[in-house]
Amino acid sequence: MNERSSQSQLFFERVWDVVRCIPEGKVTSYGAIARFLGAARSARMVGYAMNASHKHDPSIPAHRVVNRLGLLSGKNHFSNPQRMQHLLEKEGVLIKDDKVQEFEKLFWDPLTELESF
DNA sequence: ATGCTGACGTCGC
DNA sequence: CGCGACGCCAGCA
Repeated sequence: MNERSSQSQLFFERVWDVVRCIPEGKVTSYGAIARFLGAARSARMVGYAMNASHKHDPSIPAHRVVNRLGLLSGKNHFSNPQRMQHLLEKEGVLIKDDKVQEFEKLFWDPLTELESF
């Protein structure tokens, strides 16, 4: 494993740490996490980290991460596409047409909530 | 081996 | 102000 890929691995782990901090019933976005980690243009990698999260640690609440519009863009990557919505609804988050209702109200921004890392 | 594809978001024109 | 291009780079075909 070269240095660059170990950096990426580190990035993944930081993403997972942040995701683990998301409280129940709250959601955040890929971009917010990316910005929080100082990599504003790596939102895509955050999504990729979510994909990898399943096999790394299934307990990571990947369902609490949606895109910046509040859409459940990653639901197809769960064992069952309905799984993501179901998990959120179980936490009291209402979903309609794959979109989080009252998204702004439920939005959990690591920049404000964690303030620094 | 090598090339393409994405759980996105920002920047440029 | 709308649309297109690019950055990011691990996994898979």
